[in-house]
Amino acid sequence: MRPLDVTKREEEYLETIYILHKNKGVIRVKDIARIMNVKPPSVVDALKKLAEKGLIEYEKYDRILLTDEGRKIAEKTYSKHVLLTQFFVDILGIPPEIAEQDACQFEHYVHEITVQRMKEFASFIQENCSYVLKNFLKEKLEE
Amino acid sequence: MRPLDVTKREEEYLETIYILHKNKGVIRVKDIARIMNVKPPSVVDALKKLAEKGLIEYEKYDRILLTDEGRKIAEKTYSKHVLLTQFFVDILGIPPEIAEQDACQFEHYVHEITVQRMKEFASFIQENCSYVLKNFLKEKLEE
DNA sequence: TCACCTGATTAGGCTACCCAAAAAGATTTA
DNA sequence: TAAATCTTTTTGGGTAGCCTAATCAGGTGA
Repeated sequence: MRPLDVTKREEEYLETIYILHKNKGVIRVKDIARIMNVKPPSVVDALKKLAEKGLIEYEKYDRILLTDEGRKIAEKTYSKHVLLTQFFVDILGIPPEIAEQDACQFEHYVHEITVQRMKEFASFIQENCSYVLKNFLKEKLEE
Repeated sequence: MRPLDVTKREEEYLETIYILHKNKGVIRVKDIARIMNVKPPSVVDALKKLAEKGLIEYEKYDRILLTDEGRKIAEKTYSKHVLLTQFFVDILGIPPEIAEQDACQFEHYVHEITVQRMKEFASFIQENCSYVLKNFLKEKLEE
């Protein structure tokens, strides 16, 4: 196993590609650029690097595809994204848009155990004192 | 009001300076370097930029001091750091070292409302179903 | 089929951040 | 106080990531 080191930013590109693939099948440079808030040349730079690292398949003017390794990273990141967002919204009552933004950054740093624990905590509370949670959220959402 | 834009990394330097000042009073380049895991020349680069932005007072070979503006940023960041760490440890039962690391990154991105809400949530749970929380933590800490 | 449009790519250049090696300043010690 | 030592700073250079302007490829309508 090569000791790949994937930067935060590369992880974001992988995640974007993963989501585009999931939603539309086709992946275009300009869509990646739009979503990531950069210009197309920056996307091309990134694609070259990701291809060199074996995380995507990419031939210029051709299709863009995640390799198994790239997809693995993207899936892991994306699942953290989803779990973090859920926790912020469902447990803390954070407005979805803000929760998204927070998740979108934290997902690249947070330890596996922390996300896992958030998930377990959410279930535990919902099972054992869901009415307390409801009160908390009610109070916060009313403010 | 100048529209300062402070990078994540600069925020980290400010926070380190703030903590060193709080703990020891004196601030040395080599201590900053050790804590931030960089070499002294990198610290000097950073100090120059922070001084240009008016966030620290710095004359070479002389003392390093936060300005009011610099301290304000450092304090805000540090308080997020503390609150995030507490939440991870006290509510989720994350090992302190990991909690520290997670907090240390997230503190630079997290919205004010999210940290605030974590704080309120922690109090709310501790007041309203501390016993459920205890069970959760017990279960997790035993594993 | 050719001129035009759109999207992708290349070329060249910028900033933030980091480093090693060498020079300069401060400090300690003989 | 002069030499040795420690700390800080400068110099010169590297990488990641982004941009604008120019070029290239592919499709489309006249």
